[in-house]
Formats: sequence, structure tokens, C-alpha cells
Amino acid sequence: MTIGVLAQKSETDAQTIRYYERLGLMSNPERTESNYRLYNESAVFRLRFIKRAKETGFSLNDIKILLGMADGKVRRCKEVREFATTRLDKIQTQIRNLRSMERTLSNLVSQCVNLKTLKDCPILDELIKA
Amino acid sequence: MTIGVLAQKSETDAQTIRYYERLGLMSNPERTESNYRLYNESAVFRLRFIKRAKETGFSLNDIKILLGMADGKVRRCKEVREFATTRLDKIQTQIRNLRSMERTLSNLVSQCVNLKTLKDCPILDELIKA
DNA sequence: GTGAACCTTATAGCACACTATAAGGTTGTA
DNA sequence: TACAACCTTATAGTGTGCTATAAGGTTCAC
Repeated sequence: MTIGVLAQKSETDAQTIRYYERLGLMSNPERTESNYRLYNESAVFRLRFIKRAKETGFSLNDIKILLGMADGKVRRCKEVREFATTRLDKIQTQIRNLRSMERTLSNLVSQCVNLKTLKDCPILDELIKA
Repeated sequence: MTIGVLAQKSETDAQTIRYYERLGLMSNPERTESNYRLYNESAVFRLRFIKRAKETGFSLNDIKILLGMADGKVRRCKEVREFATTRLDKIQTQIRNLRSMERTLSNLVSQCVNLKTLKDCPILDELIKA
């Protein structure tokens, strides 16, 4: 498939895909005679992975490392373990923070329903202490 | 306390605090006769809140809105509910993604321990499909 | 065969969140 | 009183992740 089709399928943008290629997140694809990029289904999966990883807070550089591992680039296991452990720590902190925000916001939503202005909304104090 | 002390206490940087002030996240503090900024403990809490919120993926602009609510700026409850609900959705997606990454990474860490290279590491395939 | 809709590279610009630098004023201690 | 360590404003630069624009080549339906 061409880059436009891939963009649609993966819900990204052709420009972004070329950008990822430049950064080394996507490998150089085959080309047609007229120099058009040609992709297969695995590119769709790869882009979806990138998207998910971004949504969880990985930087493009982190993702490059993750994908490098997945591509079977030879790395020392120690290196991978360290990377994974560090990311794991950060993820767990993030989850804790998100949980706390989630609680606060859902309280806010449910208790705020019948108030006219936020002057009366006691939840907001908590937001700042949470 | 002066900005340097605040920076230390809140584990931020004096420059960053001035930047937040410019953006409207921190209010204009009192000044000494020699024009030095003067803060009290509530500034420490505020900066810690900002930090936590950033870690959970809020942008500085989102945080400005949150703090605005907490400061009791009069807003329609509907507006707040919408903001909170939208953020809540995003947070829940983020938590789901993080959980999935957490599972994958902790598997990776535990199973990878005794391997020499990652060629033999079956977890990485999962990473890309997760 | 021509026009719209694709593709190509290259380059510039943007939003966000800092971070560094310059040039100068203030405070506190030896 | 000299000097380090703070503070001030203003401005410029950095890294990340796109996004837009230019200038041109290709494909395909009519």
C-alpha cells in the first residue's frame, strides 16, 4: 500500500510517517519504480504500537528503543532490563497519579452536578491537596 | 521565603517559577523593598500540585484551568463538568494503556533475566502486539 | 490529454516547556 | 569594603513532535 493508505489505516498522517522514518522508528520501505513508498500490514501494526506507546507517555526516543528491541537488535539483556525497570517505575508513578486525579475528577463531576457556580464546590480544595 | 528557597522546597527551578508566573499558573507574589519575590507555604503546595499534574499528563494550560477552578474563579458548573469529564476519559485510556505496558514490561524484566541477548526474548513480540 | 488527487524531497514554522545568557541590582559575611 | 551568592528583567536558544509550504513528478478517470 502507498503512504496515504497506510496513513488512513493507521490513523496517522503521511508527513508524520515520513518523519518517523527519518527518526528511525519506521524502516526504509520498498519503493515502486516511480519512487513511491510501499508498505505492508506490519507497518500498520507498527504505527498503532507507536500511537499507543505515545499515549502512555513514551517519548519517540523511548519508542525507538522499544521497537529496536522488538526488531531483535542485539542488546545486552542487562541494558534492556534497566530500561524496562526504569520505565516501569515511571509508569507505576504515573498510574498512581492518574488514579488520584481520576478519583478527584469523578467526585468533582458527580458532586458538582447541581451547583450553579464553583464557589460552592468543595471538591476543588481537594484537587489542590490530593 | 525568596524564590530560591521556594525552588528548593518545591523541587523546581527559580526560572521555571517565574515562567509559571508569566503564564498565570502562579499569582504575582508580594515583593520586598528591593523587588525580590516573597512566597509562603501555599506556593510550595501549588508547585507540588503542578508537578504532580504534569506527571499525570496535564498540559500547563490544563493545569491553569484546574488551578483557576481551585482558586474559586467563577465558572459555570457545566463547563467544569465538561472539562473534568473529558480529562477523565483521557485519564482512563491512559491508565489502560499504562497497565498494558506495565504488564508487558514486568514480564520482560522477569523473563529476560537469564538471557544473554534479546534474540531469545519472546516477550518482545508481545510488546508490539499488546 | 488534461485535471484532480496522489506521490517526492527540502525547508520553514509552530506550540510547548523549559533553559541559558546577559547585564545589572541586593544581601550577608569575613 | 570586597566578594560570593543571591535577586531582577529581558531576550535568545533548545528539544520534542509535529505541520505547513514550495516546487515538482506520477497515476488514473473521464
